[in-house]
Amino acid sequence: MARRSEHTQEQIREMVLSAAENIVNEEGFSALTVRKVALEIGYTVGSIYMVFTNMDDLIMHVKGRALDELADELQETGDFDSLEAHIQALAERYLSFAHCNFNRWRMIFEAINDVPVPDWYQRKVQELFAIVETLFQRLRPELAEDEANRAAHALWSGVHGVCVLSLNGSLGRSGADNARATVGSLVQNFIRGWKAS
Amino acid sequence: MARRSEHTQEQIREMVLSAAENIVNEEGFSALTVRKVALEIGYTVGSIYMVFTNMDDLIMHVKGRALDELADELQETGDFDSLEAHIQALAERYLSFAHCNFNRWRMIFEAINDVPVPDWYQRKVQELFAIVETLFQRLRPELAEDEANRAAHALWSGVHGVCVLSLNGSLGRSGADNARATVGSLVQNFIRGWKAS
DNA sequence: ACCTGAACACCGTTCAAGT
DNA sequence: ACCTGAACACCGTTCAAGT
Repeated sequence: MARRSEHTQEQIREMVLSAAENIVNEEGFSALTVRKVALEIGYTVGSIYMVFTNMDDLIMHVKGRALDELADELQETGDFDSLEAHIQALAERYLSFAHCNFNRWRMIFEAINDVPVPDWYQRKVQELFAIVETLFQRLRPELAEDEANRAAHALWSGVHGVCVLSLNGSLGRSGADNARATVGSLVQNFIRGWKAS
Repeated sequence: MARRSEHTQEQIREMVLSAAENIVNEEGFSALTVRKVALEIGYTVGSIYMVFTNMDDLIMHVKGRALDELADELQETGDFDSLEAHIQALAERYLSFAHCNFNRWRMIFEAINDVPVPDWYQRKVQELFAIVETLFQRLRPELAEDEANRAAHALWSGVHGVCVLSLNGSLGRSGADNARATVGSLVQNFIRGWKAS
């Protein structure tokens, strides 16, 4: 036993992460266990602890990667006639990401280890909010940055809330179609109200 | 052993529920185990399965009770000058409930068993939404019920989203104070926008 | 009939021991 | 130095056995 450097630590780390992502995607967060990951990559349980300090650490990194994917997708969103249309498109993309990557997206908010959130993770979250914040600042440049940021935060939390309750099943109803319309209503009415404030 | 009817099944059920609530309140959802509940009520693990079919069933009932408490608190909200003020007050109460009963409120949305949601639970959720829906119907009686309901759903999901991201820690920032202002902004701007639509 | 508690099949985590 | 795999302290769930 004790196979000798068939893979570098870096490679094993990558294998672990990608196996974990597959498991979450296909079977949900609750199916993610060290033993299953080990089996999938052809190593034993102990090896996972060479490259991650524990399960919480692994989870945090799977979540971090999901945030990166989400950020990439939001930043891909091209130019638009108006800022409103741009914000609307971002909200739709967010919903679409949550819909297409349901299990992984869900995990971001459900896997709450009581462990303190690491700095590098906090920064990823802030980057995401920043995307919307700058648009709100440009929407009403005469306002203080703080006020625009609060509005961005309010609306984006709102969009998130619609996604949560629409895709959860723990809500009342609807699939992705209804959710799209609901998100649209939230964004449109909030922006109209905010511009008139 | 095999103590003979010191308590009725109904009493044991109540003891289990209330012990479970205490554990969640004090130590969080992840600390809720059959063994801990059994210890707390002075029975053994097996007994819990006399009054609940399994852990998921117990969880569902703890969640159901939390929904009841929340509904009571929202319905207590008295009369107001305007419908807007009433909706605003409801949103603040919702935030306050989430803040004061953080662990139990969190559990409602984090404890997602892949088991299908029972009918009685769905109904409780619907009752909650109904509270806001009727207010929106009265705010613009000329609209179809469906449209008012969609708006209510959009805003309330939004309010929920602010609570989630504000109290989570997985967000970026803020405690309950900031959240109050953010909820206020969301409600005010959305309603203004919706009335002008 | 009510309740126990051992048994089963799982967890995450550790660490002496092998190569 | 890298990796194993048995061991430990936990889970939820079941069910023969005791009163």
